[in-house]
Amino acid sequence: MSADPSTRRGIPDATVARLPEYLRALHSFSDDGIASVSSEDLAVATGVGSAKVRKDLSYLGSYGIRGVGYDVDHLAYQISFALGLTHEWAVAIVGMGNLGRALAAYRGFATKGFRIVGLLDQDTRLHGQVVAGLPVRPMADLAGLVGEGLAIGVIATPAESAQDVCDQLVSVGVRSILNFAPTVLATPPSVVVRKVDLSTELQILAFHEQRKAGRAVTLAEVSS
Amino acid sequence: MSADPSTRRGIPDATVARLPEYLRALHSFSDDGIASVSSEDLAVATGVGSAKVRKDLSYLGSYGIRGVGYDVDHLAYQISFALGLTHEWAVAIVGMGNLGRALAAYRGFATKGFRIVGLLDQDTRLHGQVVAGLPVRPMADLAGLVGEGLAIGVIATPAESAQDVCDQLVSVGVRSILNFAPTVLATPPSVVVRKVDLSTELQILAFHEQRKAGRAVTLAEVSS
DNA sequence: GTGACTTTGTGCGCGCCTTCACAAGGACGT
DNA sequence: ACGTCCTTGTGAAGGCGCGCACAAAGTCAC
Repeated sequence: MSADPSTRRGIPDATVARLPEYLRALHSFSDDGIASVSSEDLAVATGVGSAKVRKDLSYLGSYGIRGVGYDVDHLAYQISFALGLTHEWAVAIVGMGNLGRALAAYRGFATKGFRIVGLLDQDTRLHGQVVAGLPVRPMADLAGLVGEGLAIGVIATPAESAQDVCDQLVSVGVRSILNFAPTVLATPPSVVVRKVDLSTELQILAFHEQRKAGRAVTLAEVSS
Repeated sequence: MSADPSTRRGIPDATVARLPEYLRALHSFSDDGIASVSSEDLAVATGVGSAKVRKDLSYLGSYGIRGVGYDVDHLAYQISFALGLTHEWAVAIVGMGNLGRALAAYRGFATKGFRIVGLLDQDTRLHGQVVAGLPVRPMADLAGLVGEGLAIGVIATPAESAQDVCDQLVSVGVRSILNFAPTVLATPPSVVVRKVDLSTELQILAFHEQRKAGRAVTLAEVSS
């Protein structure tokens, strides 16, 4: 069928990465009682450029009305649907250190279509301890959680154990992983891994900061 | 002169984003006592593709030896220099909620050329409380920190106060910001903002997970 | 009903990034 | 000293995403 190839297929990765931002802006508009927005409104709210907004949204279908704009609630639903947020996704967090606890306590998950169904750690001393209303469980409980619909694993362990934890997640069938550990994870191609790394981000900032500091500093450093 | 335009200028953003990964791999090789690596070795360690590795490194200069590879320590230094990590950068964290505390306690900063020089919060009840060995200070202390060399600000506040905090950072002269709050920040063009957002990452994973789940699930959902 | 106005959806050109493929260059054994 | 082998560095091609600019389309006022 050539009529629907873009309905769900072939949404560019760059567009997918922006859809959550549009969705957030739309929820904000909706909360303010605004029923309709133009691509320019969305552009201002997200800092993206109105042409890009329109092109991104066109990949989902033609949900705008020419001369008027987009219906806020309807567009929000369409984006949610495209992202697969029309039902809840079960998430497990592995690694109950400082970061893992902060993630467990983060309220942004529940409101966005994600539900934390398990907190896991390899340290037996933590088992049974309650964090953010959920008990910390041993890694052996993973298989059971997958049976209950677990789809996404979050790795918040130290770098040393990240690959081990990753292997366990993959072996029980988890195919989507969000990795906070500063390591590159080896996985089968069918598994999607996204990585968030604090020091990488800071290093990129340092590069730009250094460029802004200008030639003077660089030269002084070279001559020393 | 056409010989030096790429010495420090014009390193592509995509390359800059990968340099920290190479650097981490090189440190790992160095720890293992490996003195020389090929682009293929680096490719395997970072999952990047050897041709891309070579092209990325060529933007920094010709630091490889044909037939042999790259000297691990020398290349690590060159990357550090290009990223501006040959001296320490002073970092302040604003917002001492769960996430802010986890960031403050994160040990990855110090070892990578960053030093936390201040923890700030708008809540007066937190002032003086010690987190990770540093006292929580009021926002008014920002100006003083800039005088002591503060270059990078990390925003770990709720979304509501993020823009306010950002404005304060910018007004005292901070030009590099790492934003963990789920909001788009408005800043002058001279300020570089990088954003890390947990729910955005999860939503992108959800999209891919949904695609992998295949047509069956989608159709079932539509018919319901 | 008609005209003017507003905003969407998109065709096209441009520039950046990736990938391939190979010549240039250097080490090492004999 | 010389040939072989290995790995770098890079030219060129292809693909992807961005932004402009405009035609299509629908609303609103009168």
